Amino acid sequence: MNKIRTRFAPSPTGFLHVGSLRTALFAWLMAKQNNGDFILRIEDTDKSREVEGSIEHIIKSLKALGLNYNEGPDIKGPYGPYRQSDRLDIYKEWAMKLVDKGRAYSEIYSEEELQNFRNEAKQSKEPFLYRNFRPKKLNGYKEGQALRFKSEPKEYLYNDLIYGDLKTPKEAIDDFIILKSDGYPTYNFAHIIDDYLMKITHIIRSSEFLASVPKFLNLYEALEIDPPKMATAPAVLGPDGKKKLSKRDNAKDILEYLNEGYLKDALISFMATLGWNDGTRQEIFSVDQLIQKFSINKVQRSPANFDEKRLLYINGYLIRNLDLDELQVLSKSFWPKEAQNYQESYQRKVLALIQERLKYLGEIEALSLFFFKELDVNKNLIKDNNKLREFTNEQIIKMLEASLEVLLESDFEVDDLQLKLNDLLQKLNQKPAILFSLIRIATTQSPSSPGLFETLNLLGKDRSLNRIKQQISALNN
RNA sequence: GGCCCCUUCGUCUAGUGGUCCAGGACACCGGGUUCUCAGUCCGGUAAUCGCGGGUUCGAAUCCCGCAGGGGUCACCA
Repeated sequence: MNKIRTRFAPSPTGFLHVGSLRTALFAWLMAKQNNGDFILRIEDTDKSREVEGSIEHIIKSLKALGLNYNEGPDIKGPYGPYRQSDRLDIYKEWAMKLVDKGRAYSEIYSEEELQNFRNEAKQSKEPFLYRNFRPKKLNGYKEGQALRFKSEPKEYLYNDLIYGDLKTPKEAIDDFIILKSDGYPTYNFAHIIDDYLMKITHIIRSSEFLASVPKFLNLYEALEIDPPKMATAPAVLGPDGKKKLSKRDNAKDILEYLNEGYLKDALISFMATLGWNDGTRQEIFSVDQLIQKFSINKVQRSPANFDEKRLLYINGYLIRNLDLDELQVLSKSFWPKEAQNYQESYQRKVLALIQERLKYLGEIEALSLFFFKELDVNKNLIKDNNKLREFTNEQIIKMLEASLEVLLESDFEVDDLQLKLNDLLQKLNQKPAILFSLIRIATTQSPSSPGLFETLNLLGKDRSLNRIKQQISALNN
């Protein structure tokens, strides 16, 4: 049995989004679970669409997600080169085989003429087929002219790993360009040669290619190549469910998610379950579980909407379940800059308090800033609090002064803070929602925080008392 | 327009003739957790399974038709 080899073959036209990466993930999982190889191939046959820096960006994205490939443009391998623009001679050689066999011919029409043919067909509501306009005699290959494949129309019955058995009519088959006039191959031609030479066993690609498969099958036959197994994944639709996720409208660069503090495991679990599940009630999968459980034929045939809320949920869930050690490692680049003045052990304590509140790591800064930085008093916080705004300034100040007095005598251990502040509650005959909110605002300049006692404990006695004093003096002015 | 594909709660989905007047998760709503936010626990709203015909004792599940959506028909991939 041959080793399973799958590939991801993006063209360098920009960044990678969830939709394209999902296809890569499926291919990667398939390779991994069969101990096979996963190959990265860059399909840069359209120079005009190429975006500077894309290849590096694509590689960075794959690596960031852990979708490591065994062969690729930057690491080489036995079947390289892995960039199509470096393989031009190979395509030419294979194209000539077709010419020699009488299965390819040079384009004889100008662009305008072709456009006219299409327009006429459109007007008469007939499908336009190049094969009806072939040159009478095959004319060989002419440098500087496009080379077109001479098809042999027929019906096909083939199997798609996701869509099942598919039947296509003759009309789906037509002549098409395999080499452009600039000497570069088209996707339609190059990918077939490359997959063959690179010994790809399974092609996983998205559904915009489904309609072209019969043409590919025809070409495989002419080339006398056995086609690999094919799996067509449905498109991922944007949140509105109307059109597919695309760079143009709504899709976000995967690296952007990573930069905002989405975990790679969250992105992977999310992408995998966008159109796939294992038939059980499990909703979130680790990478290892996916490698074990994923199966291409359980992938949904209908397109799935991209729902960022579900991604956010998965991310929060995984963050909560992280070891504090792991979380601390992952958090490194997300601290407010003032945090660098504090020891890692202190950062760790902060992290422990905010961990279960984090939905993505980018929230660390906002949730932790007051632990590291002295903030100006914001009087609006009291006004904005439904309950506190009922009190007069004098009453507020009195409460703060009473708190100050009590806290002065505390050793600031959590238990003691709890005890003393609960006593104060009774003495003032006040509700926790009022007194504790007030102390929270004074000490954090924030409407919410982790538990008050834990927060005060971590802030320490000096800072807590000073902040309350500062709040009082601000209110006195 | 031709050809092809798709259609279960708002969203991701389970479901392959009976245990489904449809289950789970996200989202949303309500309640508990004797402080806020988050979390967590409990509960709730939500799909007559696109529509219409069949087949069958019985259909989300099989068949036919229709509709809607999507893809494709490039010297783009």
